[in-house]
Amino acid sequence: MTHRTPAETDLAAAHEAVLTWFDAHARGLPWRAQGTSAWAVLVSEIMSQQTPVARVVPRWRDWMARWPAPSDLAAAPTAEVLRAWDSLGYPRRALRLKECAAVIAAEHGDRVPCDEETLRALPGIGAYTAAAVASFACGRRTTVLDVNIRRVLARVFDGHAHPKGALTKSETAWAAQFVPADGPDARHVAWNAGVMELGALVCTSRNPACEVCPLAEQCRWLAAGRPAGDDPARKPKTQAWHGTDRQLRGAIMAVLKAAEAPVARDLFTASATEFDGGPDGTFDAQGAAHEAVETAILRVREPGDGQRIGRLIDALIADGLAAESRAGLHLPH
DNA sequence: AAGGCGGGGGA
DNA sequence: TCCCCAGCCTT
Repeated sequence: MTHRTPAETDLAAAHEAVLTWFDAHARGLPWRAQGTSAWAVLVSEIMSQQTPVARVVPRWRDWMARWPAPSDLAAAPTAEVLRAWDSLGYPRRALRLKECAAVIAAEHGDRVPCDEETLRALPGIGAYTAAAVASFACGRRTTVLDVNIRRVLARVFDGHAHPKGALTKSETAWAAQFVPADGPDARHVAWNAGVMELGALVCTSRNPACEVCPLAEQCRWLAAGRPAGDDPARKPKTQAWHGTDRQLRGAIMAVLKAAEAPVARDLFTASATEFDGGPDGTFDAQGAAHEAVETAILRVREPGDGQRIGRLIDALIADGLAAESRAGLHLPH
């Protein structure tokens, strides 16, 4: 599709507006403090993928205090890593982060690389995170594009309510022209961080606060009367959370994380079978995990859960999130 | 290009 | 209830 390009004077005005606004309104996120290591920034980016930043902050503090360097995390037991991940969601991110730490420790001298291509090749690091680390941790001039920045650029410079579908190379090339080309590194870094912050705090997806937006004067979307436009790659059918495989996966993971000892794999299946319509509706499972399992099953019990649990446990093992031994099911070491 | 993957908080 | 959130990886 064809993108609009603003006049240079408008772009310069946009730069000043965003930088001034960011200077006054930036959240005091701990990883923005002076002296934060590149590794700590990288960890914050991984934790923030699809997760509200406010929820990340306490987990990040504990995490960095415990494993300050990549080699520290690489040496940590996977079970402890998954427990420390707590309920941030998408626990596979914790596995990728540990793998990432191992590569950095073994191949990059325990130092986070600043080259975007090198970053992109690390486990769990995609286009966004590579650019974000290169910019925020290394001061490299690059084009950072997350959901917030894409939305702000789409509205201000293109007049659309939402970015179109998946990120393309042409959109990246289009967005690159807005990043300040001159001035000190702090300038383009603040542009990237500032536009992102603007998208998170003001130019939000649903109820943007245009009345306080520093880019309101030049926003094509606002000038056009904020047309609704196409929905942003919205799923045609929103899937319910209750009763889904994802909820059940999370429940099983919660049991494994809470258990002191390995949990007998039979326990899951037996419990679910009873709830599926077993003989007397009771089960006599033993062990410390009994109550936790019962709770987990009760939260999600549906006909067929017995088979689902077995299938999901196999998937968890395949994903490396769970391990199995003669003693039973447990978190991988 | 599409689908899977967690979980919590707000509208 | 539905939507959103500093995405990534595999078909």
